[in-house]
Amino acid sequence: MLSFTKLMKQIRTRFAPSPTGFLHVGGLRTALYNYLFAKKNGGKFLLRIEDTDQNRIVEGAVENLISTLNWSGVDYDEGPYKEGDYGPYIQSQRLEIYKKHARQLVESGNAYQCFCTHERLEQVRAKQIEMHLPPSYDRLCRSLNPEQVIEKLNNNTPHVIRMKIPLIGETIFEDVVRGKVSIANKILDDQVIIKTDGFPTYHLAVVVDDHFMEISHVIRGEEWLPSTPKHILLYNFFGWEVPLFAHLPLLLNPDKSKLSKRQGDVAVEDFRAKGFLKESIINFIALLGWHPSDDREIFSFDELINEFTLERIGKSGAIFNIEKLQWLNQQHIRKLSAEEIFILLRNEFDKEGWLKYPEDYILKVINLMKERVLVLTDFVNLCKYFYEEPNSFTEESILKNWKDDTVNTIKSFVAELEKITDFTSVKIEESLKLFAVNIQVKPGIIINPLRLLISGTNVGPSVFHMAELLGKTKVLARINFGIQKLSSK
RNA sequence: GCGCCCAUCGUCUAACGGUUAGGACACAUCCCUUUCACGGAUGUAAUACGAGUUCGAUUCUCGUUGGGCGUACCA
Repeated sequence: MLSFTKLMKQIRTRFAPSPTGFLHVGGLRTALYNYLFAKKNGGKFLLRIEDTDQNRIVEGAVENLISTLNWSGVDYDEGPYKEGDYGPYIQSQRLEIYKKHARQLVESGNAYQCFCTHERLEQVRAKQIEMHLPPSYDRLCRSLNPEQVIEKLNNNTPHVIRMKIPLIGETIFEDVVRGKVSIANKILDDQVIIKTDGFPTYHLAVVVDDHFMEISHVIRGEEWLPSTPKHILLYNFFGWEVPLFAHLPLLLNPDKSKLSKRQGDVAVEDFRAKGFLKESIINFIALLGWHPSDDREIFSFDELINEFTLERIGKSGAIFNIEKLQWLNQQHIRKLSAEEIFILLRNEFDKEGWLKYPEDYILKVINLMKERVLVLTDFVNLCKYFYEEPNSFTEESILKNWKDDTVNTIKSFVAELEKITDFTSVKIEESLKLFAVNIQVKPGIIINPLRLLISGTNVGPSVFHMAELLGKTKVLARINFGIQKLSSK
């Protein structure tokens, strides 16, 4: 058994984003699936930064990416700031490796120098489009003889290195989620693998790195499916073992296009700022394209690791539908203790100037609101009246609960309230119900305006609990203040 | 244009070739209730279309249609 386990190759997966400034929820899902698969199988999950495009470097993007990844709980075993045996994990620091292997490909006859200028390339493409031909490189430099190449090289002519794609045959591979995928080699372009600036393109870098980092499973977005044959060809050129591929369905906008910034929030940071828990974001994106073997919907991180299999990943794109995320967020908030929620909101409360209240008081407010909150920020936006005097009253509530005779009813009830020495929710409720019976009205006739006076709104927790928490002095003061304000209207 | 991929309620999805096509979100109604929320019950709602294979197709095959992705010296 032991020897059998030893024979089995270790599972190694990676998340390989290009650092463009923020972590996309689609990216987080890709990272998550890689992470879950690795953890489920006792493997390693690594982070690699694909920064081979010098025109797109964004200051601080890597740090931001890593901090958001850390926040979400998708921790990597190897990567930047966490060097393992396969580093460096930033592609711009691996340039020599790519150059060496590109050279190797040229020597073995699987790649060639191309000296064509951008201008020529554009002309070729324009002509092809005009003639309704598929735009692709016309392979002019593929037939340069060695002397011509040496001459141009000696003249320091700028050049790129291109793959020499086989002219015939087809490339076939078995995708873990999609099954057999095949493509005719003749429709493949002679892909650039080293750019004029000496940097590799994605295609070369990804193959070289995945090989040397001993990645066993390449789990990535479906947008890579059409270029996978080029990668397979590269593996073959090098004589390397091809990893297993699993191409994930895309995350979509409501209009079914690829999830993008133009149609709302896509950055994980945005959702965090809006008061979504990491638990619910993880839970939600896990379910977008993957389904457990039963009908459960609420998952903890550990439960996801236990349940996750590549076999249960779906094939079709999934619309990122925020309503379900909100529901999940509500579910996960309810699982947290008031103390845990307080820790998450401490900074926000500080900004509001609420930390002057005893922690015990704040925790009680949280407990009162926990069941009726959708996002964390509701603990701020919907709870102001626990910390500040309401000085306005929602119009809707006034219309609904403030009738002509309300003032008199409330005024006489205030007399009852004043009598209560033990100002607890139970006592207040008793008093109010008794009073209601005496004056022969339904309790709601008193309760609703009372809530309006105390909180300024018509939604929220039990008035009795609210009143107890606020205390007799404040309650009476607010009632008096409110009566004045509403009477003068 | 060409290539690849995909197709079940509005949305996320389940269903060894045999189910009254299941669950969840959302929506609606009702119950609970002082409001909101929670909770409970009920309801509306789907196999894109057309052939074929089969005793029997959501499921397998082909075609049509629709959608997505790719087609860069971007990833």
